[in-house]
Amino acid sequence: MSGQQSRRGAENRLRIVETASELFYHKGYGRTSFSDIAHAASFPRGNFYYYFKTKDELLDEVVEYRLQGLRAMVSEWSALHDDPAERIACLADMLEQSADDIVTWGCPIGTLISELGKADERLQARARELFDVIIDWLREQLEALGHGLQSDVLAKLLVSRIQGITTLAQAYHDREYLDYEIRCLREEIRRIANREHAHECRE
Amino acid sequence: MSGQQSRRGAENRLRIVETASELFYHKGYGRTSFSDIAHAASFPRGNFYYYFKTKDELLDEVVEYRLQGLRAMVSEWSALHDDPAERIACLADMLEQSADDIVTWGCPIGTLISELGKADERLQARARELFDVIIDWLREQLEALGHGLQSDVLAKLLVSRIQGITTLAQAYHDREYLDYEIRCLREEIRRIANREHAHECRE
DNA sequence: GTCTATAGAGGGATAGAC
DNA sequence: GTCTATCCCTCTATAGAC
Repeated sequence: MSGQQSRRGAENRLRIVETASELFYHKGYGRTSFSDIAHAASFPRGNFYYYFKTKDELLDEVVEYRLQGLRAMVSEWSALHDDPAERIACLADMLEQSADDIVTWGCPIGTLISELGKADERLQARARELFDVIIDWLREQLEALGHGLQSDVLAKLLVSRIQGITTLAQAYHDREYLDYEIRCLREEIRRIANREHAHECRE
Repeated sequence: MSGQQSRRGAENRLRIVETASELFYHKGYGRTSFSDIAHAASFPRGNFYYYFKTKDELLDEVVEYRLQGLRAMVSEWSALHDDPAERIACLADMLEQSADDIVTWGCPIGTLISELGKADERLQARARELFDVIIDWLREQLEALGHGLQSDVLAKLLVSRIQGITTLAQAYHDREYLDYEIRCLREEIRRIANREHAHECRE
């Protein structure tokens, strides 16, 4: 095979990354060992080090993998609707679809960034890019809605609302609470789109 | 000395718990080792096991210690003001005072619960009591403001807002963002107190 | 009650056979 | 490229001297 890695090698690499991504979500980065990943992906432990020199490098690749998924997701939302308000509402749809996971393991992005915040500054900075993708995309939609300079604040407000909701939903494993708050979030998105939402505050 | 433990012993026990509580906040529970605690409190490692049989038991005591602190805090707020709205605003004062810590390590309660959510169901349930203290106290204040059945939803809304804000503030180490959102939070508290805040949503 | 020494398990990482 | 064997370190926890 030409290139730096054979097709088989690339497949294995992807399988490791996908398995690691899921385990990092369910167990956390620090508590997920190579043994866990090797067992879940059913291949020998030492095999890794052909693909990744360190665990940190694996995390980098997991973040890259998730970044690609996120970027594809927001692109799809942009393609699906012309109205920015409807696009933003896709975020609520997504929460609804992953509600069971959220109640069990929390937000896959928020919990990772939170964990890495206490472990390694460099790794957290990397994972933070995941937030950036969502916030940047939201800002674009809000600018299209005519929110101008408020767009950045409002984008962060929406992400912050979601973080708060998912944190409590996970803490209490409360699906009903999550469902209710997602409905509230939809209302808030509608209000923001209609410029009925006040989030400015006196300096 | 009479009782189950001498005064000296009780002092040591407290010093361990205080040191552990701080390290759990800064480094996380899983990443804090007995060596870390022993070093920070400057006493030999093996010494612990006279006081605590396991690390989980230590966490239990740390949670108990923090619960006492939290309960004392909300009691003080209740004693300080007669107006429930002013009492609730104390929460914003507290965030302001601990802003530097929040930007560095996040919310001490939220990050602990989030971490334990991926580690141990039992330990998370214990730590969740920390949320309960705040939510229960907020609900009482909101009931006093006449919010009736909405009090529970609004109490959780406030805690959720704080979780979202602290998560983003920590992720971006952004003190300006945190200061801004605390000001917004004050406005929201004011609006809630004046019944101007709509959080109901259609079922 | 206090401290040392160490067991025992599991982690990340490496060397080298195939 | 793939897999085994193993090193070394750190962690929790224990045994037992003082």
